[in-house]
Amino acid sequence: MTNHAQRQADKTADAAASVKLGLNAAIVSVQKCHPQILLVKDRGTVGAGGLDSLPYGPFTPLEHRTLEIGLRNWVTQQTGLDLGYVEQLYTFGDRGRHAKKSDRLPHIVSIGYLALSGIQDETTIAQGSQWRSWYYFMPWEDWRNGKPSILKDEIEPLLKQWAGREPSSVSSARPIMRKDRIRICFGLDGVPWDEEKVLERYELLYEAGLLAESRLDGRKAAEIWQGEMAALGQPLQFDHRRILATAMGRLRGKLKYRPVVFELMPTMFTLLELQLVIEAVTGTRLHKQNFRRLVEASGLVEKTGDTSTNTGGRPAKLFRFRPDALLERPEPGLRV
Amino acid sequence: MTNHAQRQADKTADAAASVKLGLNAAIVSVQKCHPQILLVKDRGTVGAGGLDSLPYGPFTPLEHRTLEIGLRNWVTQQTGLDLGYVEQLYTFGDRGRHAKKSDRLPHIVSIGYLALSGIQDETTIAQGSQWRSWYYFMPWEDWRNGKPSILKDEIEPLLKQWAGREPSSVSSARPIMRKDRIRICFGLDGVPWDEEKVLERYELLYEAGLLAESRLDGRKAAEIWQGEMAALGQPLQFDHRRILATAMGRLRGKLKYRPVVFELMPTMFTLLELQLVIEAVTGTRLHKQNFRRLVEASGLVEKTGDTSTNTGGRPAKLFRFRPDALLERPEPGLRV
DNA sequence: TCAAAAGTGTTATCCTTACACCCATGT
DNA sequence: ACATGGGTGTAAGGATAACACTTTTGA
Repeated sequence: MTNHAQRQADKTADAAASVKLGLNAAIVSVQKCHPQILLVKDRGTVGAGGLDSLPYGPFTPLEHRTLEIGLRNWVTQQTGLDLGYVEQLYTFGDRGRHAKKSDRLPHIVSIGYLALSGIQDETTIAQGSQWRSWYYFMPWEDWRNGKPSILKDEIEPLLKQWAGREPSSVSSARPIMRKDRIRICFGLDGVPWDEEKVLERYELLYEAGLLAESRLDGRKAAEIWQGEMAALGQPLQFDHRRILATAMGRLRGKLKYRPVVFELMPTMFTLLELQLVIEAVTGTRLHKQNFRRLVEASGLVEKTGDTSTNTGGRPAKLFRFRPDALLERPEPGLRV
Repeated sequence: MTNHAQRQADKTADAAASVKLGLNAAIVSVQKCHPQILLVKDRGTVGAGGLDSLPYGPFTPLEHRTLEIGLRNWVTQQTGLDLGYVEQLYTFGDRGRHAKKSDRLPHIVSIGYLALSGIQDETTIAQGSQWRSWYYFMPWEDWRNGKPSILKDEIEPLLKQWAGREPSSVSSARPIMRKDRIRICFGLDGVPWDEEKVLERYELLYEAGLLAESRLDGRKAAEIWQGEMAALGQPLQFDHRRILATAMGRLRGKLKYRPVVFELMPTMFTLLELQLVIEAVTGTRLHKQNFRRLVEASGLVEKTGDTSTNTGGRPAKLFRFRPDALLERPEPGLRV
């Protein structure tokens, strides 16, 4: 390090180096085929526009020994829920995600977490919090009944317009064209839909100015265009929909190599129930017979011996998660 | 949210909610079959014990618009290097990772980043910074010449002792036994070695008290044991070896589904050179013929038409990365 | 001529995917 | 009887892994 750089480092290390750190939880459960996300009502914070938000609160090192402990505390205080499985997602720090142009809010860096809850009903959560289907915020992510109409009717035309407005590249570097990014993210022109690219799709829509959140960021007047009137899906407070997108993508990916689905299941379940939960999360349909074979071959579940008092049709064997699978296979997930 | 919780939230949001945020870069390059990591010399910080550290500095929102911009600035100042590919890894916040028991350092939350550099030589870095093989810090991770002797000779016996000292479970919950965790992380008793579990192995060694870093954390006297004298691999400042472990695991995993290797390659290279770089990173050997077939079939590279002035043996065709592969395949990586 | 690395061909095996079909229960 | 979901068998196709073998250069 040069002497100049050294002095620079010492100076900034002392001054103005502290920021507010926010902890945010995307808490997922699945209730009757609907992947739910736990929300809290607007608490009248400065800059909040009456939108719902994820449970969140600042990290206070004097009270909370670790980041995760802090997060669990906030969630319990705000929703009454005791979290089980928790995993860190990403730390977001872009200015403009949190603050409106020229307002005086302190800069906030927010750490997003994914949490999974096995509860199946609406009880046990506090006043002011509620479960909502995550597809309410990301309607283009649910392909269980075929391609969602919002894609053909709204998103694709608007994105096509946006691609047509692409400024010609100034530098010699050839960046990936908008058209190609759209193709890959949204599965156009023969590219298959990849259910894990939730964040990439969200970011693309954000960049194209098609989300309500895009407008809170200070945008240049020159960039105002027709699509600017669109507001796809229900927005959330701050950058919380972005955190949700990250959570969805991570969970969809993780299903395939870790037995996380069982965090969303009751202790006993039928194979169809398991399939419906996975379909709810991934937003796709699975091949029934192969799914069952795969699950039974995976060693992740075992028969309880009981059968379910069925809902139409032949009674189904009940299964439970078999934790010993973790000790046997190196990457125990359900590659479906 | 209850009224009590509301008041609590407002109170803590105002007071003591700011922390120091550190930005840390694990910068990787591969030079002559050695995966290198870029280090800077101890700057005499309070709490530093003369150990090398990753390039790092505080995040200062007033100067740096985003976290990544801040990181790039620190790296350039401290090492003279302009970063290309950069990716966020994880945010570490445990108390005790940074501060010795009862010292007065402010609580630091550190964000770790992975960066890749394609430079092949020692030039272009500033005084006070240097490249070191990452296996100097994690000698048990290099299996290119078979199982490393440090595993059989030191790690396995010490871990076996530690497993034997396991306290019997108090609660009714059955946690995963130390013995099983060791088996899975270190590939014992028929479990295959998984080169991606770098962080899991590091954490296990840390927990077993076999790393120099374990001792900086305030440990209960009762937990002192024979293995406490071990200090496997060369430590780094603060939690930087933990960040390095995270970076190694992430890079080893990412190779398989993203074309990140090419960030570590010169623009033109032979297939053997590509293979050696991948082997250096994963710490394993690959089957030559199948590797070549796989790479050529992947569409990720194209012939330049030139051949290399070879180093022993028949001249090899030169290849270059083909960026269009990104537009064609959904998950373009080298599953080797 | 030999070592060293480049490069080609072939085969056995496993895993995925799709299709066809039978079974048990409630109405 | 038939609708509904549970449950089994099997065969085609593709990807993977292992092996054997030829080619082209420098020393």
